[in-house]
Amino acid sequence: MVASVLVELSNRNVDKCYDYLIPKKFENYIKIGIRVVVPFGKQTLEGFVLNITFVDSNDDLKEIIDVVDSDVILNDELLLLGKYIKNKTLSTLISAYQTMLPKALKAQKKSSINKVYDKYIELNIDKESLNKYKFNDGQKKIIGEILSGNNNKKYLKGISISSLNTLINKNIIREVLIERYRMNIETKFSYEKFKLNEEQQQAVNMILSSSNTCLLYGVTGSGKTEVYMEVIDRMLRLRKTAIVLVPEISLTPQITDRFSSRFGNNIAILHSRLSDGEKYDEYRKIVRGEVSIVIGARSAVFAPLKNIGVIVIDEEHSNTYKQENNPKYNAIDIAIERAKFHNAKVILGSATPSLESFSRAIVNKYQLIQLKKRANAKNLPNILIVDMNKEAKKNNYFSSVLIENIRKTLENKEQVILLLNRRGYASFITCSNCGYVSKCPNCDITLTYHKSSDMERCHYCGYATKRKVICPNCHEQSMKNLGVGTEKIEEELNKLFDAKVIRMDFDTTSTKGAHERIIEDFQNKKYDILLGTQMIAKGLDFPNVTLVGVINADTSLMIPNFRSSEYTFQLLSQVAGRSGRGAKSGKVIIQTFNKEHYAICLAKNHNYVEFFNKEMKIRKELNYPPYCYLVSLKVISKDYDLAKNEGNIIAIKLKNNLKNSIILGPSIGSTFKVNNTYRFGILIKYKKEDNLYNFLEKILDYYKTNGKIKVDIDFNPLYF
DNA sequence: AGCACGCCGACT
DNA sequence: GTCGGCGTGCTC
Repeated sequence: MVASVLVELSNRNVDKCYDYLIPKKFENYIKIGIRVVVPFGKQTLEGFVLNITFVDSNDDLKEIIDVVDSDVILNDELLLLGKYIKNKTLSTLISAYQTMLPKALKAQKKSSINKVYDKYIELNIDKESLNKYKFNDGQKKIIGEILSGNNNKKYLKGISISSLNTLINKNIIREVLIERYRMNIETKFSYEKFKLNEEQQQAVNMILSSSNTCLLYGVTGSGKTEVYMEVIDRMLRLRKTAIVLVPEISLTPQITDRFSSRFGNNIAILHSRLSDGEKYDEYRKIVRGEVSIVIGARSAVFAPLKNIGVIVIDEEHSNTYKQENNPKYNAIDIAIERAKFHNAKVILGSATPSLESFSRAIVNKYQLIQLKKRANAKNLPNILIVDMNKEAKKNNYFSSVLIENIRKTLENKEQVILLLNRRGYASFITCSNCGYVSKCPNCDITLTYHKSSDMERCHYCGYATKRKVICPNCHEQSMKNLGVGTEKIEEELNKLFDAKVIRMDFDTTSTKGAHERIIEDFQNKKYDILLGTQMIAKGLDFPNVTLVGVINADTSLMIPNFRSSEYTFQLLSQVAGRSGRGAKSGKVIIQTFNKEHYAICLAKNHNYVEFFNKEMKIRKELNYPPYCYLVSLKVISKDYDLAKNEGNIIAIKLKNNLKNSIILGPSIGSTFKVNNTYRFGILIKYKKEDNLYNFLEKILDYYKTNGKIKVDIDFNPLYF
């Protein structure tokens, strides 16, 4: 017998099956989808068995060295799904399989993630035989504990070790090891039977009767989660299973609590902040069919549930569903593909759907389902826009209105959330007098200041101009590099207020459990003000928060990306939804230098549909998605000239071969130089291009043996 | 990814 | 004359 094995190396040169002879002793153990150890050149590697042929060839094939798994790791569905990912992202097949699996189950030579066991004690004789023996008090106590079910040694307190040893030596009691899962779902509160309102009930019915992907578009607080849970409940009754994807589950412990209150421990949790051991355990609960619901972040879309009935993608517009490294897949695509296999439903939920999804709903590619009312019948919070052009001279960061309101909120013993969406982006250039922002004449994209060359550059088309000093709009000499981080704001807050401030951003949440700690501490009112980046905008639910302040709404508007208006609208809508979730009504204050900007005005009015229409017009004019598809191609090398030259060559080849596409670049991107490697970006815009995948694959194959040049391709990229 | 094979520059 | 540079090609 011969096994075809895909080895662990993620390199296009070796991304194919190699045949190995199956030694007689392994014949009964080799199955398609398990891992084996094989010799590969001078190396010893792990790989997946992808095929078995029953030929008794005495060829000069090498033999399989060892078998790793007794159970199948890649079942038939996952095997197919890997090929789908490879074809859709032009990744290697092996990287597609590896990305679907927890670390413990990836094919890789040294992984030491083990199961954990607890020591239990149990009777080694019949219960009835006990009265044949005479026991002392210590021994009686031990037997009593066993009979009442307390037999996990870890939790047995106050028993005599010597008595126990005596019983073990007499063969009356034995010790056994029983596998323990590292994580257990605690049900934190009991489920209150929730009566769906008419709108929610109708949504459930529509989802159940639709054969299409459903876009559940509902304002914040309209009770989307109840709709998901009801659909899932129906599926469970049909003995089907469910996957629920959330943007970043460690940020939203509340959603797990709600699910566990209704579905108990019929749930597995998968997200990036679990340890490798925890992930392995959760994964095994799924494989063994011990749970029917999987809640998790992006990679949970690969959960190997059988008989899936529904896949929910909550906050479907979130950028976390796109994987940024290879394979660069989007969990929404995977969900739809898996749903085809299982004949399952897909529900995409959002209060601010991505333009792509909403436009698909409009042309009936998705079934549009709306929730117009808030479930608690409360109004959306009032949003106040503060024009910082008038305020800026008094104080650098806070308007007097915001200061006044923070003060009032603190006096009332209520809490404040402050947002400053400032991550490590390069500075941008704006006029401190009139609010003018430097933009690219070709792309209508904000320009980024490149300090080394003192130029303003467009990261899309390569346009560059000398750094402006005088504002072209108001002619004042007032062009400034803008950029304030959360750290500085934290300092300011401590100066201005006698309040406890907790900062939540990339820097303060790097350790395990830091997110949860901050959220819990804020929930328990250990702090008065929560200051953070966009990670505080998503899904959090603090009833005592009555004021949400956005320090600078413009930071997200300025990111050099055609989606910056969409991101800003989504972010403001989302963060506004954090205010007034309890009994008291809430207020939102947004500081901006661009108070006329439609993303800000329309967020103020909670008007998604108008925002959608306006933004679609702009996308159409500038020919951006959803009016076309994008592919980002990056040419990466340590050698600047080589990267530049090959970039030019590839761009010309693309122009010659993709006649129905627009090729932009090569241009310097926002990540132009990283670790002394240079990258030139080429952007392909197309509506229909039959030759696209073939041609791009040719390019990848052409460079696959070239150690000096790396070509990286991203389909439907979010950033480039 | 490793590792061998192979063909050109400065050196015990 | 040789050691070693890294370009090229192969791994069942």
